[in-house]
Amino acid sequence: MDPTHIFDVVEFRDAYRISYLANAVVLPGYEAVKHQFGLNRGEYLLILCLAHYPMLTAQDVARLSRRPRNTISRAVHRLVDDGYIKRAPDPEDGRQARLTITPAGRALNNEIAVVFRKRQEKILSALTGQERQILDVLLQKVAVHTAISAD
Amino acid sequence: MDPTHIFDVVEFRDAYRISYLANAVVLPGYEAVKHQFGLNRGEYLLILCLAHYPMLTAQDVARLSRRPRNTISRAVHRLVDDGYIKRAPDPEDGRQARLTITPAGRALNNEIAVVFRKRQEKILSALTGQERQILDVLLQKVAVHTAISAD
DNA sequence: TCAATTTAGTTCCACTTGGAACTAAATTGG
DNA sequence: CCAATTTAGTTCCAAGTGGAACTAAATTGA
Repeated sequence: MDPTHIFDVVEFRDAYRISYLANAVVLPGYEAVKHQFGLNRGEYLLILCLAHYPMLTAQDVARLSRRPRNTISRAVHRLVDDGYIKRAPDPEDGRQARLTITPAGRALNNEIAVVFRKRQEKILSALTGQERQILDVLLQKVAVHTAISAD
Repeated sequence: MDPTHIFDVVEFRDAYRISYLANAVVLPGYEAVKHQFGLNRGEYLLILCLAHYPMLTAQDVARLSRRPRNTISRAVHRLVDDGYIKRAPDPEDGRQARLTITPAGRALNNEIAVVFRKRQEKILSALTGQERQILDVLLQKVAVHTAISAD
């Protein structure tokens, strides 16, 4: 049984491969993060988002990470308790709160990023430097287009 | 807040984009399948695998789809009951069973494939025909390399 | 040849997940 | 200016998930 055969014959080749790669690379990464750092997926995604924007609301994080708001809500409380993020009421809008990452949170993000970078390296090692550049450009186009188009 | 900013600055750009695209395209597809056809993710993946190989064991499906064996086990029983797949004892190895798709299962797979093909079209519409060909080649390389390299 | 190990598949259970309903605050429009 | 609607965030709960332990069958090796 050739495990790569389905890549050639599945009805939606590219979407299948993207999903396969995400399963093979990112999901085991979340497992590793859970074991090494005690963070579940929502918690890590919250850290990751806050590490790359100066300030976000929980709603922003939900949209960025495409996760339901309740999982973000839980993650916020957990990470505030643990000192990785800060939560301040928004003086201009009483509904929302301003979330920022703390130095401890940023340090944690840097540690975890190593895990995912290693996994990325492993799969991209199939490509030459030039091919990697091209893939990078194409994925950027597709990802940006997906992010800005309404569902 | 620019939702695409993180694509440029995250520590593992390509893996992040791949994961983002999988979340944006495939996971909502599973949701649609659950609502329209009443199949959960493991059940659909089982159908999908069996639609592209003449015969597989549950273990084969677990490896192909990178899902834990117990979810496949549950899916097998459910889909046998529903008449979408067939399960026959292997005369040469009493531990395993031979799984095959039925005509009803194949018809269901064709219906569901339309859902995912549409979603794939939507995201790939950001690229020209030539770019799509290149992306296809590069994703194939990376996916095959990932599939054949031991974890 | 038979004890020890490996492999396929299942069951159990603790945890995660995410939809839906809810509260509270802001905005809209008549 | 206030009733109706929208939006941010939370809580509740039913369902899904996947690790671990288990049974049974096959393989390995002394």
